[in-house]
Amino acid sequence: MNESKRLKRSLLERLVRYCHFMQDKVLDEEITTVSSAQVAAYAELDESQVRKDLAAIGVRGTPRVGYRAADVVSTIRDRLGFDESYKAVLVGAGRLGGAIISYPGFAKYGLHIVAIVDSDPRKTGSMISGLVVQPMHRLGQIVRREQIELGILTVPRASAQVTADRLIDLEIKALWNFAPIWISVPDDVHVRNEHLSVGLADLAYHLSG
Amino acid sequence: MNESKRLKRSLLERLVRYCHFMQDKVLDEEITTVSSAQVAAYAELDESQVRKDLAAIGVRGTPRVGYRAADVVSTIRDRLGFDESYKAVLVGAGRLGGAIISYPGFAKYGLHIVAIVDSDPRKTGSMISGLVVQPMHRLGQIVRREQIELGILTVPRASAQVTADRLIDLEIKALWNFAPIWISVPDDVHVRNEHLSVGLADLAYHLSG
DNA sequence: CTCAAGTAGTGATTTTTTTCCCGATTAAAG
DNA sequence: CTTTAATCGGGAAAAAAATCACTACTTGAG
Repeated sequence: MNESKRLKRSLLERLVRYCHFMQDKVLDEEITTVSSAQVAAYAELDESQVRKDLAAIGVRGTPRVGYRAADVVSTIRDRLGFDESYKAVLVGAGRLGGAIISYPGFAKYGLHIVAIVDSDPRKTGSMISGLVVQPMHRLGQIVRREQIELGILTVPRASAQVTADRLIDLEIKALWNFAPIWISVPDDVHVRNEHLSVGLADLAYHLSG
Repeated sequence: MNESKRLKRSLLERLVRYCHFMQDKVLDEEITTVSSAQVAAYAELDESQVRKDLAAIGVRGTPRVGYRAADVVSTIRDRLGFDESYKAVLVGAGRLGGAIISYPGFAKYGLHIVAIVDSDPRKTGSMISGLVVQPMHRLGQIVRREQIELGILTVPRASAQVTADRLIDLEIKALWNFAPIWISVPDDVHVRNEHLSVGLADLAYHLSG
């Protein structure tokens, strides 16, 4: 049901945050309804912003009561596609790869890392969170056999674009890049560059100001 | 000289990207000038956007030639504070902490991680990239003695806010949080939450669309 | 020396995003 | 049943961001 129109990235970020807040509320404090004002206070936004965002994804509240937290969570999850299931391959079994794969929340978003690949023969064969690190030359087989849609890049900067290109050639649908470079991709592939230097710049800027 | 007015976050992100592009150009291809069109093509933006951004930080180009890449880089670095020096403490010597500390580019942004702290006695005393992991109870001493301005949080979700509060109490200036939670801080502390779930949501959304 | 073409600079315009505001609705109290 | 207070919904206004369109400048060619 999550079609209608493309959600803007900023909206998407806010929704994720609302969702977190709601889940905390619902799970931790057993509150069933929340007002836009409460959400706004948490997310440090305007109340109207929250109401508009929720309206945009079709959540309805009731006057004098607020929104049902469970509604908000389930609608966000539905619209954002968290309840579907996606397979991913992680390329690059270094420290960063290890850290990312141990992130305790992929499944909650529908993401399943089904394979790990690394070009270093010293790493292949070892186990990382229940998966055997595969050699690079099996990437194609793996992606095709498992019908993998997402590639997670935790390779060094120098091999990031090359690896991306290879995955694109294997008709991967999306890339999540952690190498310090902006990967370029064709229009039909979605890429998210998780670039530490943006954060670094943000901090340096604020510390210097 | 980096005062005048607060740069918007979106502008900041674009500037970081310009800077990367320029550095690649200058270093790799020995090109000394670039046109706004080239930068725009790389960053997938409008040419005017690039010109406005560069004008905003005071970079001047010359008609028929473009901008001097070296100018752009040095002005961005100056305005964003990369040439100053900041001390940071990393709290949480787990996998993620290890991955982050080994990121090969902190120094380029003026950031120096001068201490690592962890609450787990099994980790204290061990070495991570040249630093001895210190026990948690020495955090205060370390922050004060070294005059640390930035705290990098790579602790588990459950201890993130507590650790943040402690650092805030030690009058830290900024926090870089990698735990999957939005840290809340007083107005005078700058926080950047590096929240993997935003990326995850972005990907799930695009894969489902 | 003049002309042509490429490029920066910038004011105007459009689009998008955010905020403001108020009427409508609901639940609870009297 | 009526009143009151809290809250949503959505239109309007304001602010911010992006894009457009044009001018002016600079270089290199003829």
